Amino acid sequence: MDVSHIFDQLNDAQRDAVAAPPGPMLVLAGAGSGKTRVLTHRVAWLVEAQQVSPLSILAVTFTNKASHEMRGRIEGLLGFPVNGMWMGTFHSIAHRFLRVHWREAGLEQGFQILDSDDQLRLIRRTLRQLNLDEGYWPPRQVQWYINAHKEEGRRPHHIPESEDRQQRELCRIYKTYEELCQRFSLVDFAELLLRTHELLDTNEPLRTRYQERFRHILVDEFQDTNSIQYHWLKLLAGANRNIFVVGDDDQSIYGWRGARVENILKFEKDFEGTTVVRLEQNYRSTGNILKAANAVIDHNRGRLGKNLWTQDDEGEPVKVYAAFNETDEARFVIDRIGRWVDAGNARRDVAILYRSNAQSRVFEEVLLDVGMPYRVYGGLRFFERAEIKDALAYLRLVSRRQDDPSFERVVNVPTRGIGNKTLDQVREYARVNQLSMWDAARALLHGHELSSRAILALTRFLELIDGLADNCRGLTLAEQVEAMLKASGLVAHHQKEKGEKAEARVENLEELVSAARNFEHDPEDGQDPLAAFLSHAALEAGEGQAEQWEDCIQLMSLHSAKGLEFPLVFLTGLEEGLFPHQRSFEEPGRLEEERRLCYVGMTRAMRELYLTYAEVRRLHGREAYTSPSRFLGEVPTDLVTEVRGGSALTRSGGRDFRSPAAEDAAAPSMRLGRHVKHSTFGDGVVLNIEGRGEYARVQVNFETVGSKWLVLAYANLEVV
DNA sequence: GGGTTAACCTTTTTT
DNA sequence: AGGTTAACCC
Repeated sequence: MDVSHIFDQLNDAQRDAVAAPPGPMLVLAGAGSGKTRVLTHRVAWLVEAQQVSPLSILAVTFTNKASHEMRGRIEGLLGFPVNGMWMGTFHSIAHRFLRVHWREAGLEQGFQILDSDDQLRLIRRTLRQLNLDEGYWPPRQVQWYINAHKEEGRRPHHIPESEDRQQRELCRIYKTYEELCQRFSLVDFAELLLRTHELLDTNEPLRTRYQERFRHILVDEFQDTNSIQYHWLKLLAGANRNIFVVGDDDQSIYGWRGARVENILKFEKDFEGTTVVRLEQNYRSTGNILKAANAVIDHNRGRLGKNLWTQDDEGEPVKVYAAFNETDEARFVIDRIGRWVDAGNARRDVAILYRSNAQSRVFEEVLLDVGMPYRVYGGLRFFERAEIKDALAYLRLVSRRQDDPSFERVVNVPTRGIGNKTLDQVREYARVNQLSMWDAARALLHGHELSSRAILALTRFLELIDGLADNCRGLTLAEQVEAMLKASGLVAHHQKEKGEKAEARVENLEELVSAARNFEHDPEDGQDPLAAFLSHAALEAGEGQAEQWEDCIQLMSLHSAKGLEFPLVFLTGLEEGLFPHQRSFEEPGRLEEERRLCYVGMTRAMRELYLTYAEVRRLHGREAYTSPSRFLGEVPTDLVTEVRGGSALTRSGGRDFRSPAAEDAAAPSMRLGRHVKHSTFGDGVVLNIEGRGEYARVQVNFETVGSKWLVLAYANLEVV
């Protein structure tokens, strides 16, 4: 068979990787070096040239987006769909596995997935049950504790008995949380992985079966695997050792959620005779951008070492802009985008990147102001919205009455006269008799503990759910969702509210019906359509906004930008404390991760890269002075041009980025936003600085007399 | 029991 | 600042 089309567009190193003989294979692929290409071509090569059945291939990615893209590209290469291939995120594959083997895994058939928000709620409930104070045991920290242990493969009984009372107590919370999960048949994200691993580890026939089935395993973004995922891969790769992993230690940015870069080093030891291929030719960025990014990442110790090069021209220098504040930063960025678009370029080719999602707001405001279409990735996802989760909780309850968290969530939403007093009694009855809330409520209807009003209200709720379950038989998924929205009164509830937000909620609920209608359910996967839809909602939270084909500016966090590329990139908010983030200062390891994040951001740019920072930034409601990020200082000055306002000035010499720009422009003691005192005008805030030396003037907004321009040399301002 | 206001807490990144 | 939960009044 002619397989030349698989090799046509590859360079030598890529070709070596794609056509490597069976056995363990580690591809160290720098940013923009054709990582996904190697992976997809490898699959195509296995299937076409080696006659490997897609059924015996397992391909793992980290994000749903990457998985969809990979499938599309493989099918494009092969020219036919690869339905039988197991391909998806670690979590979705684990879920698929547990669905088939729910019995062996000790689960109920209809088990549901907890997303982080659900998990947090359940932890709160656990704390309540143990009579622990949330103030003393912050639920988020408990959540972190539990997930960290699960990601390392530790159950409560694996945790060594500690001298520390607090540690012992945390372990007890973990244990109780697990019991609740088991009782309600709920599985959190980390549990999906851990259960799968334990099942493969202890059940030898099953392990052998899957080892024989998955003759070839391919892993994308290998630097992001955590302990449990790595062990899982080792188990599956088993004796045949056909495991092909692709990764880049410089792009490891998920250490905070348990990813272990060391897995790259361990891989070579654990799989003896590993072939290592390095992909160092970058096909994405200009010479200057690449040199700048290389220079930054070079400040990290503990790298495997790799230097990207390109045949591309030097291109434009990297541009740096020092903004007065975050609004000025946004205006500058959008002004530059305006010029870019005026020059005939597409808006979709521009990305605004930031460290944390909260930073998108200012950009959104300015974009709305100038009427430029944009799209924000990340942030609140569709299936994470409160009203959607309410609706899903109804559906979960219809599908499984024993789901206590869902029961609690919607029993009184919209309000139907089932208050805390009634619920406390139900909870107590459930606890004493080891029943679910549902069964406890039903039992209490026939007792004398509840008031007649409560009994009436509860009866109506139970009948509502039972009635829905009855009526849903034979209906399509979308019809079921519609029936639920109507009967529960959720839509009516939000329609009664006023304000834009309420309207958006109603629209979202309507959108849920469309989502159900468009949901493609594979009849072979063994779940009923409703259950499949619910897992889909938990596993794939959906994009923040509906897919838009309009040509618009892309806004996203640095983390979600990984794997993407854009001709024009703005990397914003380069300030100490913001990026690198405050919480990375404590450990050097965290700081290096921030630097890798910076590297990821810079290497997204193909033709032009802007780095911006603000001298004053409003954060958490406080105005704060900032100093430029250390990462700015790590870019060699000859690659950079500093831009001010409208005109670009070439930087002369290496200015120290740690000293704010306004200081050398005017008097050393004056800075924008600084509070000052004048002998006659009183207290005020510096709005603007102009000129230098004895001609320096400042604009001050005084509390009593408003804004005035003053010549600094005569004004005798006192810094407060 | 329901609705409003006040205090409070959090606020990195994502499956 | 923003959103959420707890206290408080109707």
